[in-house]
Amino acid sequence: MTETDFLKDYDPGAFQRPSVAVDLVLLGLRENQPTVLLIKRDQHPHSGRWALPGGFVGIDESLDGAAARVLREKAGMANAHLEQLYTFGAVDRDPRMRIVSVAYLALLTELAFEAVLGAVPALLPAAIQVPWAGETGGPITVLSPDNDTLTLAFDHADILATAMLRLRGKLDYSDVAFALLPELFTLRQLQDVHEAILGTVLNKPAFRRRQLDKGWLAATGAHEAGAAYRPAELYRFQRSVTN
Amino acid sequence: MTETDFLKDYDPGAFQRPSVAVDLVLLGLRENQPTVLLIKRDQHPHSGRWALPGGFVGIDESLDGAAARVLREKAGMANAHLEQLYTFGAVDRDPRMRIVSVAYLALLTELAFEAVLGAVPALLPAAIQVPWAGETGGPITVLSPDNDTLTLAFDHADILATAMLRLRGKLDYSDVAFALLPELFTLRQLQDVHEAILGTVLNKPAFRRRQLDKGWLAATGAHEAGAAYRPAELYRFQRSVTN
DNA sequence: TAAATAGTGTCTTTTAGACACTATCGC
DNA sequence: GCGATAGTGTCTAAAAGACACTATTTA
Repeated sequence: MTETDFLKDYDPGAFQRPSVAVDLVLLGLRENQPTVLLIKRDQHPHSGRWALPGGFVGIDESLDGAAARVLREKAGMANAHLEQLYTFGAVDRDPRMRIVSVAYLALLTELAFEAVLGAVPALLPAAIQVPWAGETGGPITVLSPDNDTLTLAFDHADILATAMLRLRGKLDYSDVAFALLPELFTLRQLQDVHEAILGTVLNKPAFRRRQLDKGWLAATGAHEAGAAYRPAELYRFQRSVTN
Repeated sequence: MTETDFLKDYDPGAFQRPSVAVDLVLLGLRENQPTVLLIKRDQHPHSGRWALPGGFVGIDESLDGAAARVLREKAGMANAHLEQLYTFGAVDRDPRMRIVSVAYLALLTELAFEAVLGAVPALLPAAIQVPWAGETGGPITVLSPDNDTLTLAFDHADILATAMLRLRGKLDYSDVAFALLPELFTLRQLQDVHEAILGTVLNKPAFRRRQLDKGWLAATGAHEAGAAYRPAELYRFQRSVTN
C-alpha cells in the first residue's frame, strides 16, 4: 500500500471530494404514453438543452431525503412513489466539475402529473419512445410536445433509459404499476398501464387472471360512472392479509 | 426558492460535501455455500468488527474504476464480474463523518476465491445464510469459519442482504451464474450454483431444458475427467449468434 | 335495440414438475 | 456386473394465449 493510499483511507478529508447530487426521473402517463418532466438549462454547460430536475445532496440529509426535497422544490409534489435507480459517476459526465449523481425514479399518477404541469410551467412534458422490445435495453427517444426529438443534457438520456428498463423489469413482480394509478381504478386501466410501459398488447383474460390471483386487488363493489357503456368495477390496491 | 437553495445550485463548491466511497461484496461459493470476504476493522468506529472491503472514490476515477481499484488493492484480483448494487446514504451510517457509499457486487469463481484467500490472509471467508424464501428480502446471517454469528460494521449487513436479494432476482434472466463458474463447466455444476443462491432444490430435467433452450450454452464435446462414474459433458457460456 | 365495453368459459398451447428409465463411466 | 451419476422420455399439472361468448350500461 502506498503512502497516498494509506492517507486516503486514513484521512479522506485531506483529499478532494466529488460533489453528490440527485437527479429525478419524474414519470407519468399521458393518454397512455410514458412521459417525463424536463427542465430547460439556462446555463453552461448544455445551455438550452433539456435536463432532469436535480439538486445537490446536503451534508445533513440522506439521499432519499434529498430526492424528496428536490421533488418538493422542483415539482411542488409532497408525495410520490420514489425509488433509487442507479448511481452515475463517470469522471467527465459534467464538464464543470466532478459530480456523482444518484438517480431516482418518481412515479406520478395522471392527476398528479397534470397538477405539476399546471403549477410549474418551467417543466416540459416529453413523450418517451422505447424502441426496444422486452428488457433488451438500449437508447430511447424523447419527443417534445411539438414532436421534436430532444437531446438531453449530460448523461440524462442514459438515466432515462435506465429508468425505463428498470420499470419494465419490475412491472409484474412489484407494485409500481399502482403508483401510476389513482386510489380506485378499473382492471382495464391497470392493463393500460402495463401495456403503456411494456409497449405491447396483453391478453385480456390472462391479464385479469394473473392480477386477481396475486391477491393484491380488493374489489370495492363500486363501479365507474359516466361511461356510455357497461361500467367497470373499481378496485383498490391492497395486499391480502392471508398471504 | 431561498437564497441558500440558489447558492446550492449555483455554487455547490461553497458547501460541505459528503465523502464518496465504494464497498465491495466479494462473493463466491465454497462447497456450494454462498460466502463473502470480510476484513477486520482495527480502528474506531466498530473496531474489531468485520466489514466489507472498501475505499474512497478518487476525484479522477469513475465509480466503476474505484470499485475495480479496491478489488485490485484489497483482494489482488485483476478481473471479476463487478456490478453496481445500490447506493447507501443515510446521514448517520458512519459516525465519523458523512460518507455516501456506492456498493458493488463482485462475483468470484471458486478458484479465484481460494486464490484470494491464499494471497490475502487478512480476509475472512464468512458463510452467508439466507433465511427467507424466494425474493422476499430481509435480514441475513453471517457465520465465521468457526460458526460464530458475526455482526458486521456500519450498515454492511444491509448491503450484503441487498446483494443476496439482487443475486436471486437476476439469477435466471441474466448471466450472473456463469460468473461463479469456471470457463468450462457441467450442467450439474450450473444447477448447483442456482441451487446454492436460491437456497432450494431444482428439478433436473426442467432445469436442463430451460438452460439449453436459452441458447447461452455451447457444448464442447469434451467431458470432465477423473470422476468415478459417468463423466458429464463440459459446456461453455456463449450466447448463440442466431438470437 | 344498437353500440360499446366489461367480464367469462373454454379450448389450445406452452411451460414446468414428477419420476422412472436408459446410458456410461471406474472399479 | 455394481455403484454412481449423466442424461432423456413421457406423463401430469399449471400457467398463458386465443377467441368467442354473455352481461350491462347509455343513448
